[in-house]
Amino acid sequence: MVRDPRRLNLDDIAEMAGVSRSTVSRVLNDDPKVSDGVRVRVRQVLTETRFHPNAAARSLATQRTGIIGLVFPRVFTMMFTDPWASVLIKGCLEGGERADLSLVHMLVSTDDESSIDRFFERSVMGRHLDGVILASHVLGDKLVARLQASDFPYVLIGRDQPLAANFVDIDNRLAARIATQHLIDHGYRRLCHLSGPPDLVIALDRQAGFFDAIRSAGLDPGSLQVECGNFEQVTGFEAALRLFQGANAPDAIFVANDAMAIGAIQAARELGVRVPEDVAIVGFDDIDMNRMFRPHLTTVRQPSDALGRTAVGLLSALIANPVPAPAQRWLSADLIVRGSCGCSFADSRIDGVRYGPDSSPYGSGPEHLVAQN
Amino acid sequence: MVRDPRRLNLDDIAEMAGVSRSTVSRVLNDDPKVSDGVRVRVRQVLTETRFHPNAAARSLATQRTGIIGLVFPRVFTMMFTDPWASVLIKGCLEGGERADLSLVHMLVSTDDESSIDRFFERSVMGRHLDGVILASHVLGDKLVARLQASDFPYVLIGRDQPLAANFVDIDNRLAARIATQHLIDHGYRRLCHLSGPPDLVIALDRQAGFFDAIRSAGLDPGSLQVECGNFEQVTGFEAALRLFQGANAPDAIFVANDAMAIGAIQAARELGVRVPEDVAIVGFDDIDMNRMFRPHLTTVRQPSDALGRTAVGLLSALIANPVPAPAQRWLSADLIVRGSCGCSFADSRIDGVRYGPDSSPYGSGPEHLVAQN
DNA sequence: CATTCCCGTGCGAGCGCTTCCACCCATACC
DNA sequence: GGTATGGGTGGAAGCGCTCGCACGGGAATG
Repeated sequence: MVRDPRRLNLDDIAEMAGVSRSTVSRVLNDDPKVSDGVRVRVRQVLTETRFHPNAAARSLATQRTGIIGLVFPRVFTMMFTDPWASVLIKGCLEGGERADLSLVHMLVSTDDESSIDRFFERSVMGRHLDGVILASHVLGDKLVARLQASDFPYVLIGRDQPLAANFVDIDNRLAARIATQHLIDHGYRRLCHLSGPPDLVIALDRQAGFFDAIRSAGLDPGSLQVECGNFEQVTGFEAALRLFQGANAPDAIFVANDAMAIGAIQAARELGVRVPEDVAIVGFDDIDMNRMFRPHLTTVRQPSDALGRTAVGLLSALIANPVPAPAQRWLSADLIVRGSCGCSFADSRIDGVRYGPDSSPYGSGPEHLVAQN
Repeated sequence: MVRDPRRLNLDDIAEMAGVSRSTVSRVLNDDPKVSDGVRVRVRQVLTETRFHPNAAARSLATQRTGIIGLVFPRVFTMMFTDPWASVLIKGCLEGGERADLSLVHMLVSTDDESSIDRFFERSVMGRHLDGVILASHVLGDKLVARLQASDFPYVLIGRDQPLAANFVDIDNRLAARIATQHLIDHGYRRLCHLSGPPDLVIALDRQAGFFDAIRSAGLDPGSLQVECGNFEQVTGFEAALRLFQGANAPDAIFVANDAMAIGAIQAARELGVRVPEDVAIVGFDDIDMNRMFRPHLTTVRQPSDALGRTAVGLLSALIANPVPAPAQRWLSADLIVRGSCGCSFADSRIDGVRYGPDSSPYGSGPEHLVAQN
């Protein structure tokens, strides 16, 4: 490809400013060893000409693109229907600002094997990205495996099963346990759990936490129903219909995310089941939409934005300085007590029980549990 | 930056295959003038080594990145709370597959002036992108102006006001008119409109269409209330509360998008106002979530995925072959009649009135209105 | 005044790929 | 046999930037 003379390059600027290409480059990169006089002159030419350096050339020379990928493998089943993701993305963007990384949001669907391949080859092997953040990956995700196998910088949002990867997460199991315990403390005994897709670690962890609480209360885990949804509101709706219409209707449900919890509340309404009088409901995530539904949802608040910020920060550090050992960060979460669990101060919005390494009534979570933003 | 010897390049492959770098390049680019024998040999080395060409170097040489940006200026106020956007993105992705363009989803918030600047400079001026698709831009959007001023390929999703830009859109005004007319045909007279943000062209167009219908029915536009939301569900909820509790409660509302329409239905429920008996509601978009709410929403179905596909296709054409004249595509939309408008076949899902250049009862829309996918 | 030091600048060699151009060697044709 | 033809290949010049290195000259030092 021959060069387009209308498009300026460093040499043009250098000539106009009466300096060498190197000097212009230094000015562009804020190299301190440029004298003030020269810097001012070059800057002036730069603004006058509205010059901006060619990203490809820069990347080629530096072996850096300044771009990281944000991958939602199950984008269309989760990302847009589960508003939790939007807060996460916001956090990632903030992290990107801090680390001066552009955030590129590659949409990749795990369902489509070939699109993953293309993404991996083009963007990762082709070094189009400096690193990748992978959110909501599924168990045994191919992309995770390939990332781990390569020496490419990545961070997962949400731990993976063998705990050997780089990730940022909250202790879902502990949080679920506390939420369930809250229901048990209310005196409910016909508990039930509305879980997420069984191929997601977070769903499994939350379910495990549910049973932790059940067992520690001396209840019989075998007698309790567990229904599965896919984290979308409508599946919460449908699963709840099944539960309410079943033989052994629950008096309390711990739902694995808010979107489904809202669906469950809808279903209750549809059937004339009162919340929390007939059934108490506790969710997970604390999405914004909650305020639109009555009674207000008692839920576990995830620090989603901090999760995103931390992930990008960690990734940025890994890009700058790769370390072999898994890099992991645990953040803490809060139980927000509102009306849907049956608490007497129903419909008032209070920040509730905080748990974490130092305040948890159940002892600390993973040893390396640390609050961060 | 010195080269990393572990990372292969074309020369390495060339040496291994016993050919020249040029030939390897030709094989990579499917150049037909490589003999079959050589092609096979090179391909073999390529797969054995899992080689993938460096994207930056390739871009530098070709002046193409194969990447287009998808920009949602008001991403956090619209994109995630308004599920319509997800379908749009899906369409864009499909278009990207067809045109062999990677879709990069840059999140840019119009509210933040400096982030736009950074985006524009880094990605557009720095030629990091081959083109840009701008969705849901606001009136007088700075980014639109800058794109028009530069010779950078772009396509808007949603027309802009002076009609001078490249865009893909439906005729919002006509569709809104038909939807409103449907309410008038039902006999409602205390109509009211729940509009979107007044700085969005689509909101203005839909509002204009509403008044078109009002006027052509001989009703007094001055007596009708218009409330504004921001397209988020919760603002529909709040605006509807105001309407229902006001002095002159409406018997029918045309809402500028489904998310707000759902909010309005929630509000009605909250106040014991029955839909459609006490108030009829018609929305716009036909988002998936509708099926979760009773009564089912009568609404205008946007061909959002086709909009996305068409936009990417058009952009791709513009990149390959820039034309000075504005490139524009009009798609058609359908009114989907369900229960919320008061139709007797309430709660049954029927595809309803179709309108377009040839079937509209109101004459054709813009002359160049064409159905496309 | 000679020597050292260091700051600021320019030179030039890459980074990894594409592509024009020249070249070579079969094959075809006179 | 000589000459045109043309498909396949290699050489090499870019694309626009960064950065190690060399160098010049002014300030500081003995």
